[in-house]
Amino acid sequence: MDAILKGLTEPQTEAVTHLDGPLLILAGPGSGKTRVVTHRIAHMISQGIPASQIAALTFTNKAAEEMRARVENLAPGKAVWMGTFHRFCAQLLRRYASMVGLSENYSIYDTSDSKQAMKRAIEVAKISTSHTSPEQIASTISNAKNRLVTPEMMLSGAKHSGPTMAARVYPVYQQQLLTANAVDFDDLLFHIALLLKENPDLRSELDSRFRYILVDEYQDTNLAQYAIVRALSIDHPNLSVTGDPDQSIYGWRGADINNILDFEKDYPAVKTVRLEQNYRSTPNILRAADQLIRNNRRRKHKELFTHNDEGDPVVLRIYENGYQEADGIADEISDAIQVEGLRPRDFAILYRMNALSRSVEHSMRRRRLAYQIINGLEFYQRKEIKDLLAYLHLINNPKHDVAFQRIVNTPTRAIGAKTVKRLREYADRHHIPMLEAARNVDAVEGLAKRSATAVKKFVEMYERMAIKATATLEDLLRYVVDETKYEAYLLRSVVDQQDSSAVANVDEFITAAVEFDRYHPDDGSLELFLEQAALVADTDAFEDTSDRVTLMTLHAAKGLEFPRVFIIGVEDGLLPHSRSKDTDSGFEEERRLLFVGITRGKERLQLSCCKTRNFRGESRPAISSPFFNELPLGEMKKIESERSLDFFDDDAYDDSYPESWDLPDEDTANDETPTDQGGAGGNGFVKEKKEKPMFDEACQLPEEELKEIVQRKKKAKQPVAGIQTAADLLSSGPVTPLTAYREGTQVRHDEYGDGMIVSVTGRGPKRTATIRFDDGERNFRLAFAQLEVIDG
DNA sequence: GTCCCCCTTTTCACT
DNA sequence: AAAGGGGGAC
Repeated sequence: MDAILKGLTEPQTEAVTHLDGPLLILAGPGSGKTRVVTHRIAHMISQGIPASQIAALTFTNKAAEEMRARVENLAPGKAVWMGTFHRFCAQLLRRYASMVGLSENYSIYDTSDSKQAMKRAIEVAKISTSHTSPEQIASTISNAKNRLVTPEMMLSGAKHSGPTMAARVYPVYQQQLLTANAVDFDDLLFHIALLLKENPDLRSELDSRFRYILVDEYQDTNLAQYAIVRALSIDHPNLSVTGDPDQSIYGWRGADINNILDFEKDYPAVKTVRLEQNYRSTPNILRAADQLIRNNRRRKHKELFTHNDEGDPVVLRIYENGYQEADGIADEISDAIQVEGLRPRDFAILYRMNALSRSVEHSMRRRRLAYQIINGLEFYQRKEIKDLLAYLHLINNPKHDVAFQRIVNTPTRAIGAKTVKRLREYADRHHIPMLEAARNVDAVEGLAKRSATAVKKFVEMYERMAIKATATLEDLLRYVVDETKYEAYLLRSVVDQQDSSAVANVDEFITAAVEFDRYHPDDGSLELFLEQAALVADTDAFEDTSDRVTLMTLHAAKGLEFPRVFIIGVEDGLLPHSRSKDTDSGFEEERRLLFVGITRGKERLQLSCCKTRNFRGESRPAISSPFFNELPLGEMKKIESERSLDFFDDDAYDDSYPESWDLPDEDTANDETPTDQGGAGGNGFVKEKKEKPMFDEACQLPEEELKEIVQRKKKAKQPVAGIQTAADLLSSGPVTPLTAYREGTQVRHDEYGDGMIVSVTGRGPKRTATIRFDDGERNFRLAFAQLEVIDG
């Protein structure tokens, strides 16, 4: 008891010792929130509350794990339910599957699975996607589910103009999911929320089963999650929620910041505790965060304070481009490790978009700095892993149509797209799973005998594998790999590549299976394994035990802290993101995102932006984020790139760097280029970089003729001598493969032997394009198939 | 049916 | 830059 309450501040103690009734903990960043929650659970148990009546819901497995470890420390051996919302619902749904028309071995579709399913539903619903896209429809339906809107509600809510595309697809999609005995991510919450709403008996049963509910990151709950915790705390309103409205960053997936802002209205008897003292950051960092977030209008004001030492000023840094940004930061980390004796794990580099990790990754690798990138989905997204996973899915749930379609011809076994389509249409017509249709292949019309035979052979093979379903996961997986000759297939399909990683991944997957068997000697089931695989999250991959620099998105960084933090790409259009900045709520959420990033830092923080940034293959001028002006600039340290004379050397940063690259001389670029004038005024700096040969002649060939030449060259696989194409012209100098973009227009090249020809696609005449050579960029005006140099 | 090439589209964050 | 889709050749 004493151990539990020792060393807590007054508000912390107040929260920890609260037992019954609703509790709202408004916890600023770094205020010891996890500590309070874990101590509270321990205190509850010490007061005689059965651990089995407590459920703690988090958003990531990582957070749940940490909580479990800390509670275990304080109250060993107590079985409190801890985990993510999605896992909580997945387990309930296992049990009550039949009530929503599923069976207990239902599958969880991941994003790409449900995208496939969505396309099929769109096809069956006979919706034209000319004015919309599957993605759009999917997102509308996803939003609907998060707001607990059923297909019927969406249809009846239709305007006079008739039901929307999404409203017509939604019921079809749901029906197909049921036929496939599957749910998507949103369904996990959606089904449980509706179940609780429509079954008062079940609701009250679960309400008393989970008498005490704790929700972490409550500001990120959506309506479905709100409905679930609300339904479970009516007879026993012992709901305690923890959160910080200023850290609400998941609005885009339906999170409603009002859930926390209105909590006191929903539960008038609530006790509110505010944790405002920050134990994490320096006052410098905290002031920056506070100044910034004050600009948000929709918030509850908190007075953040800390007794920590003043520390160093926050650094605001402007680099020339993304490569210098990455290099500069890597240098700094490298220096700090060597000079100040810091460890790689002390650093984090945060960004808005995963795409920004690339250049950083290179810089880290060149300096042999150990790093970890947090986008853990990577492994499970690999083709070979998805294939094998699909076999397991189909074995576990024979109705899993997405898995069926994925593997029925993988490895190829003469069951082509046409055959699959026939099976699918047959299945759609009879509302049966596709495997069922395959079993019934003789009844499927329009199939060649050969195809039918191939399908039968597949079904036979499937039956053989299905018998092994109850074997250990390792045995099952090995059997699948052998039976399908999967490795031979891999080796066959990667002919040219030195990419042996595919086979290595298969081995790694088998290792994972062995691990799973070991951890679950008794309760290990295929079902459980697949559920875990489906619910792994990005952030789960984070290892605080390993000594590496961490690279991750701002979203993934929530809840973590690092002595030194770099936030890169703080630019207009990136942060705030261009898709979010047009609405007030979107803009405020972006501001909160930066707030979250800033408050991850304990000792030092640097925000940076660039003058130009490569985006989607194109180098563009970048403008610093409007949020910069909201920071206490006066007390910050502003640095403009002192290395502005450097320029990006394409070769040195080429993506194809071998892992074991010998570090090139850092200053090669400088040595070669005594050119360049002017200091920090970086405009047009790429152009000034080198003397470039001028090309002032243009290709004179009409489109038809050029086309014909391309055809001829393709056939001959040989360059046709003496052709006056633009390519011929350009190839007088050193030319590397080139692609040009402008308003969707692409200039493509083909190389044949020594020669090269350029073909131009695009609708309108007279567009301009930038073509990148290994010695720089040049702009061209495109007139049909002709290239005319307008800017050398 | 399968493979390969070309073109078009994509457009963030995450369970 | 990268991936998905469509169409042609074998």
